[in-house]
Amino acid sequence: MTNIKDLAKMAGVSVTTVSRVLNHHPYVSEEKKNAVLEAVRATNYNKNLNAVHLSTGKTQLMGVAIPFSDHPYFALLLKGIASQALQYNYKLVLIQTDYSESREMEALQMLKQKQIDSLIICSRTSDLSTIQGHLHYGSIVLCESAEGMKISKTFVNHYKIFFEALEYLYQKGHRKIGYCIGRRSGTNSENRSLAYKDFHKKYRLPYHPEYIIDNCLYFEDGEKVVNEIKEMDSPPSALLVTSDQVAAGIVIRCEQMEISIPDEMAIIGFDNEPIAKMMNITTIEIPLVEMGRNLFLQAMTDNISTMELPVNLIERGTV
Amino acid sequence: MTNIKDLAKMAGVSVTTVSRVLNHHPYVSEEKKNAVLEAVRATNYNKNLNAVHLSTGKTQLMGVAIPFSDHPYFALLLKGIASQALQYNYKLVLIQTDYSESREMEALQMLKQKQIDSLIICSRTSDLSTIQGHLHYGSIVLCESAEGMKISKTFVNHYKIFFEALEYLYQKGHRKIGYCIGRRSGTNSENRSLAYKDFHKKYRLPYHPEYIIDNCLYFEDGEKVVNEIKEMDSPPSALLVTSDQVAAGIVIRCEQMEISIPDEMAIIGFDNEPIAKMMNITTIEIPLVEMGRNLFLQAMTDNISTMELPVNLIERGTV
DNA sequence: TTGTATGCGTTATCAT
DNA sequence: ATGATAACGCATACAA
Repeated sequence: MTNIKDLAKMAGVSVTTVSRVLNHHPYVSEEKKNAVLEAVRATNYNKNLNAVHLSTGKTQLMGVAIPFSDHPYFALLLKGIASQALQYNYKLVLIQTDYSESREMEALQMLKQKQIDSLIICSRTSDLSTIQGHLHYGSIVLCESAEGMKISKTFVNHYKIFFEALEYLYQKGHRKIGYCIGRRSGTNSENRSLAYKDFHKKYRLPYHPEYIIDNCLYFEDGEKVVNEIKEMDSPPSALLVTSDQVAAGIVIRCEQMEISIPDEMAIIGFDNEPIAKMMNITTIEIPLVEMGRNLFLQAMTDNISTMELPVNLIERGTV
Repeated sequence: MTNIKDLAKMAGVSVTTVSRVLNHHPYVSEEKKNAVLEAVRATNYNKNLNAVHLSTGKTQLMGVAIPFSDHPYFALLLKGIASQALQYNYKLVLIQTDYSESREMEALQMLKQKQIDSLIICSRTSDLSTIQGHLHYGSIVLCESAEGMKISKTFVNHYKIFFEALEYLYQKGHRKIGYCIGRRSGTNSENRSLAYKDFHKKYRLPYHPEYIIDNCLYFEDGEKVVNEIKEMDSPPSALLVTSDQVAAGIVIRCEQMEISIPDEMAIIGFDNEPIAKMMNITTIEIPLVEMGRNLFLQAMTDNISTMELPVNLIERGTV
């Protein structure tokens, strides 16, 4: 494998000059420049980026810690991140966490070990203080409100969204409202749970723990949800579903079971994925791709910033 | 940032000994070992992986060139790859190609520049010969048959699958069969196109170019497909749909338009995604996760191997 | 405009 | 069992 020293020898110049040519620096004569380029061509030379990284202390690599990528929520987030990465000539290192704290620690470890310049944590599991302790190794960006913490973040206000959606259903006459969620832990889930409780307090409604159905991630989980509700003595009349995928699955399953929507069961989905439009599902639009883009930009700088993105209720046929 | 030299000084040993301790090499006394470990603890030391990579010539990084990750086909492939990466302590670098050749060349470039040890190309755009020319920079694995080429690959026989599916529909009495596909170019698409033509030749059926509908990737594309077919004077009576997502979208749209399935329109999907099971869609099961796992394993070795995976027609209610 | 010399932080070779 | 020293390949401060 040829290196700049070889090139220098071949072109009859110093390694510095070679480096200058390779990095498009000024102050190098046409003549020598051509000699170097000729040597590059002749040897089919390639930089060893590991050497560059060691020397510069940077890798042009950004870590993305994500529970899994085969769900539209994270896939769309990733899409936004990737679009910016492309533009800024950054590569992404995918760190699948499966919501495991140790995997997330590995991501932080990579930052410490200078394998990545910065890190986006799409769904945090470890302590905020732990993360903050790693901040001087490189910039870290979160996807949640992380109140009071001096960490960059882009997020939507899940508490507010959930509360407003519940009130919307209340205004439509619903008094028995349930919700479907991916998992119970995690900041976003806890905020939603809180909103759900506060809503019931505010309107003095009875709180049914069985109205909360977790492990709802994919289209096919809609089947499980409807089956579960069918078994209830006093089923909810409306459902907040934190993924349009699941909402669509519920709608389909309801059709199969001849449960009329929205009369017998009202549905509000989340994210405004294309499937929601096609199936005419009322949903709350969350700008996931834009969030991803912003997460990337925040990870690029060392400045700490906070960005809350607005959401939008899209009224369609399932409420 | 402390380095092994500092540690050596602190522990009163040589850098070699420090390195030995850090890499769990034998031949180091308990005493010195503890001294080193104590220094590590005291300084909160972390390896600089870039230095390791430069010195060893390896990065423990595998590149995954993928058109986009927000589609179940690639997401499932990625899932399989990621599961093995986790097990073998490899990290994945995501290279979104958007089917662009230049982006794919960038991936090859990364291999040349030693940023990644190996590369999985999930959907090739560049020349096979170009790829082969990069083989000595690191192992490269493809996801297509790549006949006669000395490159590792894991694939399913799309020609055979398509042909058999068409014959299956033929046996069921269908004479006007169309198909939906993501894009027209690409090895897999060309193989399918060839099978489609050969099928028509074999059974002396008229060839309708308008029965081939491209740009079918997502659930919502099903709407477009049905609308297009509705416009035809002589629409097909059966459809081969190269993604269960799209197949599901078509089924839903047909319900909306009151087109009866399978009587007026028969559907065969691909991949056997969970959505196909839930919606009782006849489909061809492709073991995507297993493919991903195998792709990873092939990329780990320098040996060239070929693996063709079997597929499976799952008869359900849409034919 | 060009070159020399040094640093980046490891690993590996070869003595001892 | 331990250590000195040479790679690894590039960037860059400084000198000229």
